[in-house]
Amino acid sequence: MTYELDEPDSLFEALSERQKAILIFIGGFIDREGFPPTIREIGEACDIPSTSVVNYNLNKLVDLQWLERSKEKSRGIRLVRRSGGGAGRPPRERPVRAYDGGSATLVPRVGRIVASKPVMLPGADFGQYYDPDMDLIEVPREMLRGFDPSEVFALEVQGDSMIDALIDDGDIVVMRKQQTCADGDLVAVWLPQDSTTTLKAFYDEGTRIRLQPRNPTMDPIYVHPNNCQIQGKVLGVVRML
Amino acid sequence: MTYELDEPDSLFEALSERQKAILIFIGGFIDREGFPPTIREIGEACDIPSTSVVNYNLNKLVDLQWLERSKEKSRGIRLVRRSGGGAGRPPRERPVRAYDGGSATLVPRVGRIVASKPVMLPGADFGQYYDPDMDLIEVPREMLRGFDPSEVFALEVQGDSMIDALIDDGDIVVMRKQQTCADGDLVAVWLPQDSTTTLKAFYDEGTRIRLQPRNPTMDPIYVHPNNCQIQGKVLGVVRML
DNA sequence: AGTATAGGCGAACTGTTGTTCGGTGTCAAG
DNA sequence: CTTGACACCGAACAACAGTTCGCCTATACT
Repeated sequence: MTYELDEPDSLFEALSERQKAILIFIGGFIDREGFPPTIREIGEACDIPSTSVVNYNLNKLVDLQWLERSKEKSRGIRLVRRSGGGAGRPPRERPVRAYDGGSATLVPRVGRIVASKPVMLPGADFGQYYDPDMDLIEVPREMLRGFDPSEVFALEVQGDSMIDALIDDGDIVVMRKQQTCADGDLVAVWLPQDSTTTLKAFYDEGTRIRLQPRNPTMDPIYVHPNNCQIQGKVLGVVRML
Repeated sequence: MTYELDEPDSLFEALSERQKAILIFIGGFIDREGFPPTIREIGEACDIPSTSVVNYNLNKLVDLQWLERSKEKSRGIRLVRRSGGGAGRPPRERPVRAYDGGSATLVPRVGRIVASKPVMLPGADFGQYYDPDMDLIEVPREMLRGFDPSEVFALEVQGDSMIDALIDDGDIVVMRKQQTCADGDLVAVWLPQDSTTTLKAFYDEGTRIRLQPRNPTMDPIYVHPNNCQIQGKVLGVVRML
């Protein structure tokens, strides 16, 4: 069997199949639900018929320092070794995530993003005017990073002017409308002086804004704060070939 | 530790003292413990003597879209960020969300793709073998291009060696396992002589294979057919930021 | 005054969940 | 062969935790 788990550790491989399954399940569960599973939920998912066996293996994993438990508390499990994004996946952020049963998250595709025009934003309240026949695209729920789906929308990129952000003609960018952002966020900015929209990582350097391409072979550009209008934050990119 | 609410204060301030205390406590508790508190833990922390009152306020907060609850599950609380909406506007009813019966397309994320190794392929039988709780990723159905979901899988890209295909470190490529392809397909190829895996557009020019980067600023490379092993066809790319 | 509403209280009830314990099978060292 | 460790099973138990219900208090509106 050849699932490559991104714990390069042979430590992980040394675990029993059940222990591996348990760790993987817990990580996924926390990701999905926002809280850890119960012993019985683990047992059911990993085909372990007895709660005591789950308990046994859980304690084993505590000894091996894969997780921590709070005695006599329901769902009192914490993953300890959390690197990368695999089995022991950490809450990369706070486990603040909407969840509605695992169904797909649908986001309206509202137009195109063209380098020579500001981003076409839907009305502030477009959520209410949502038309079920609108062009919708499924996106992984994680991509929403906890934002409410109603404030997220998708745009198709036209032209190859975003190539320095590793975004190709025809790609779909999933965005959340917002006027501000934190340093390092990938945002769509409208540069009035250049009449250009571009996607770049945003860094406020006080007297100037540094817009850093995502493509390391390319250099950043610098603009005056007055010539830099944030239009939305990019949550993700989807490319279909 | 204070739980930072990234919302305009007015919305938060509009809540009752107890509701504010509850929200703050839940955020801090999750930060501290790794899982949400029970009703009784909230009550004790916020000086609310009756569990029913905590329950009451919790449901109030659900209505106001500050959090979500899983019915009849211990600690079944998730914090969510409130949706936009102007001041004093009634909570909007989830516009763009979830077709429940809709069939999300779930694809197993089975490992990583590293430039220096052949693509780690799941076993031929992974379709029925894999554990439904494995790490799955939702992809737009269209991305599958009609292929059976059981022969499709996803890999996380490690390193920036795919940058000439406009694929970044951390991107997820959705692939179909196959050994042949048509001209122009974007495929993962293993180049034995270079011990490299790379994603390129494939063109058979008879005596040689042309591997064309997707990035127009980069030049194609040419390889001998014997030094070119197709591992799978790329159906799409998903990037989460 | 009468009444509607929001918020609160406490107790009882029910289902959930962690824990414990007697017992089974396997395997390798003594 | 015996022993002990390891992993496992099933069942029962007790504590935990979400829900429900009758009743209370204050405020504002008719």
